[in-house]
Amino acid sequence: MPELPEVETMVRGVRPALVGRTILQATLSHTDILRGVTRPKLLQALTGATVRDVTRRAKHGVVHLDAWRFVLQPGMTGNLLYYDRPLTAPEAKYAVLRARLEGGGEFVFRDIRRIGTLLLLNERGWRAYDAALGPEPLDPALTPERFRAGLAGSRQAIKKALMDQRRIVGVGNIYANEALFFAGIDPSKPANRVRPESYERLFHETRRILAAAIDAEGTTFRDYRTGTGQPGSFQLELMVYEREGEPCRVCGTTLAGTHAIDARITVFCHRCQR
DNA sequence: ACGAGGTCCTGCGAGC
DNA sequence: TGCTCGCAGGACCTCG
Repeated sequence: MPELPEVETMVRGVRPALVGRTILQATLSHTDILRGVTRPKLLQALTGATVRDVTRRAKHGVVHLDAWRFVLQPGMTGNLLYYDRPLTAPEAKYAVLRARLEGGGEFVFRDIRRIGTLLLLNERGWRAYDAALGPEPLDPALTPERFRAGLAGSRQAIKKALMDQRRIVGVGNIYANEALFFAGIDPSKPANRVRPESYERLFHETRRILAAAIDAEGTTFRDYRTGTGQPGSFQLELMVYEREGEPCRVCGTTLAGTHAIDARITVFCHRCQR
């Protein structure tokens, strides 16, 4: 469930080891994670290429090469990892993409369920891809007005709109549940009926939670690890996610759970969120 | 144009 | 113990 904080953490973890490095050889264990690119084309583009930068856009890692942007979408169980030593057998088992670096070390995309995807985009493809995504919630230039404008036009449940990457990027199920709790908004409320003052709260809470989760290096329940293989710790700070049936940390009311919104587990407090 | 719902994947836990 | 089944969900697709 890598969302913005997890992908940001993974990118920060691998960036120092990758920037300026040249890929000696790349291998791919499965082709079903490729989108719009074939195995030979991807491996040819990677081999001999020098990594100019590693960044994050939405929930995706972006490896900048001279001629290409190599986009890695972790999906559910995908990890961006760097190893400065040989991989153990368990580490190598789900390593879908492996890239050996000149001078030693290895960049790995590991993905148990392979819901993740890999894309190889040229500059034009990248621009189109980037343009289809909504604004970055942590962009200092993003205003509450623009945040609200992106969401309030929808009749969808506010939680679903918040997770729609065309409206605002980076928020998935965990942080949508958490942000709506702190903003005091019923997740099932249609986005076009959420009050302006509630949007103001949601804007600030979404940013605050994402930033706090980055500080904690993400939320680890099972598969997610940082770029250096360590678990995150934000699961210790969660107010509602994975806490259905437990007491609300604010008012003590038993937290409710439902699958009614987008077939995703939604956990909320009847009393704190209206 | 928009929204609802299906699909991809495999490990894991519940239940028998 | 060993099996089946449902579930986890981000991105993308089709259908209405």
